[in-house]
Amino acid sequence: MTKNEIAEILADIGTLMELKGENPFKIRAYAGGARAIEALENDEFERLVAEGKIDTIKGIGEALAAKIAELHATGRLGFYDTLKASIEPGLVEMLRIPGLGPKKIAALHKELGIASISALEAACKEGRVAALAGFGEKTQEKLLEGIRNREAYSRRHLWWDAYQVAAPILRGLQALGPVKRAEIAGSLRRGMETVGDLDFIVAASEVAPVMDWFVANPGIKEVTARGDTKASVRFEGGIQADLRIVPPEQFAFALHHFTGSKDHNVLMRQRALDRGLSLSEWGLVPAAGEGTAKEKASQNKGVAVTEEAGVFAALDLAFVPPELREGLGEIEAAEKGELPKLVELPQLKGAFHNHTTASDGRNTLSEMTAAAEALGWEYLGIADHSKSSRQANGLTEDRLVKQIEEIGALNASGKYKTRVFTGTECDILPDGSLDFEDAILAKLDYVVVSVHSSFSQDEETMTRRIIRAVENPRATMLGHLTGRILLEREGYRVDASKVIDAAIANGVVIELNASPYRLDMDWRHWRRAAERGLKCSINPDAHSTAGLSAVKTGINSARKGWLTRDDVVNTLPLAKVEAWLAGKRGRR
DNA sequence: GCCGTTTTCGGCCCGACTGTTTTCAGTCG
Repeated sequence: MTKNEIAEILADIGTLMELKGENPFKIRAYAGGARAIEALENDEFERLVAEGKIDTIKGIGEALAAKIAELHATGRLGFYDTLKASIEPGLVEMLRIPGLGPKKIAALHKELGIASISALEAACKEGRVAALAGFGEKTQEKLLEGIRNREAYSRRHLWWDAYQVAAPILRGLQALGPVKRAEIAGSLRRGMETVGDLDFIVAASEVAPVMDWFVANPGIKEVTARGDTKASVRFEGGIQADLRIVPPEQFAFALHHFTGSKDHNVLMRQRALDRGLSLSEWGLVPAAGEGTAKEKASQNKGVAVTEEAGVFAALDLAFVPPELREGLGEIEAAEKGELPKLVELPQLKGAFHNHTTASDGRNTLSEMTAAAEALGWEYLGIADHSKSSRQANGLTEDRLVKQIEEIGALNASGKYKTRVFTGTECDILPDGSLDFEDAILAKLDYVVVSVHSSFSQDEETMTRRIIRAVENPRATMLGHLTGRILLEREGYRVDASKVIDAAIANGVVIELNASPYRLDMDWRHWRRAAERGLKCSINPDAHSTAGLSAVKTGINSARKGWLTRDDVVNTLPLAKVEAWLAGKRGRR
């Protein structure tokens, strides 16, 4: 059994134990154990299990190590099977309804025999839930509403979509009179590829007018909470937004706390405790003595800071950019002063992998070039689909040759300052060969190779197929490693480590496909891969002029992958890119 | 169930908000 399958089972055990009302700390140990092994590289995990040293990982003790070993060796776990058999599957599903936790689910099950969402819905409609001790009319209504909207509510949202909702609200908050400071926190600020809900942190002299403005935003379907310091709303389409208003002296702590991630915050709090301090959204206060953190903070017993950097400095750490706050080694790096200088959007000088109307793009070569020029880009790579991608109007050899001539003429005309490179997004055929003959590929400045067919090949076949393409001397870079579509479709099965090794060995770049729907290769692979020498190209995969700005989401993921300017080939100025591509062509 | 160089036992984050209570439990983040 693989690492990820094992992590899933450990997390599942945590959920099942929750429903059984087990010791919450035991539950947390399973959830923590699942996260701990998820964070390991595949080969690292395999090595530790083989050597019987998996319990050297923090969060894995004797009991979890034994269960992991059993799952790894046999693919089964008696403990899990027994536990699973003891709980009706419908109860797990009920956890996804907002307002329903393990205790209420247990009560519904025990008192009314409810063991599924449909049974719960029926009981609510008959008024039997409201009659239960601890429940009431409002709870019953909320549950019905939650059941009706459970798909929209439980869904995550693409970073890009969430950003479109959040940006105008942030601007609006910052423009309000009583608002001193306002920021977005949460997974949106950390640049995660998908976002659950929106978090706004505000420092203000007055609370009521800010709350009033917030809950009156257009597109709000429901105000789910409104207190003295916090309000929650739900937008059409299901995304939820929380507003928290804090005193100015608390702002930096609240921003840090609600930016997360949870794992990062746990490590930061632990570090504070090691120094006799307690860190929370309230402040950084002495851990010893009577009173809560909130009381100590309000009595000015804590460390005073105005910026997040001050929070880190107080714990002898360099400022950790939000994108790195995933509890994956950023604290150690900040302690040693070894945080990377992360790549930034203005450092991009151009982009490869863009489409035009020649295949399935919506804008012409000329329009795309004009748009690239408007972005200040020194170069633009065109990589329309190859002939086998008929669904995408892929180019035949003749049409590709014609496009090469067209691009040559455009460059020669001097119409745009942006230089256009000739390329193709060449299909990797099911056997790993390329969709165009060598003689055609030799005419191009560069070649992106991508999989667009036979997604269901098994992992070994797919891995071999992609590696064969990467070993082709004509390949410049590999397109979307897994072909995933976020929130819609899993990627095809492929061994990322092996492909990364092959790319490094052959001097082939792997793209970070920056389409908000893809963000593929995933940021979780990049740090290790770049350390081993892999270069990245942040490719918008633009199918329109507007699509070029997708590089913004690509930058988010690149930063989450600890990438610096030097790791990303499209930060190179034009002359260096020309030299790099010429060098590659010369060797093949 | 995990952790630990003040601990091998006794901790493990805790406050806001809601709805049901009549002083608090459950959920959420």
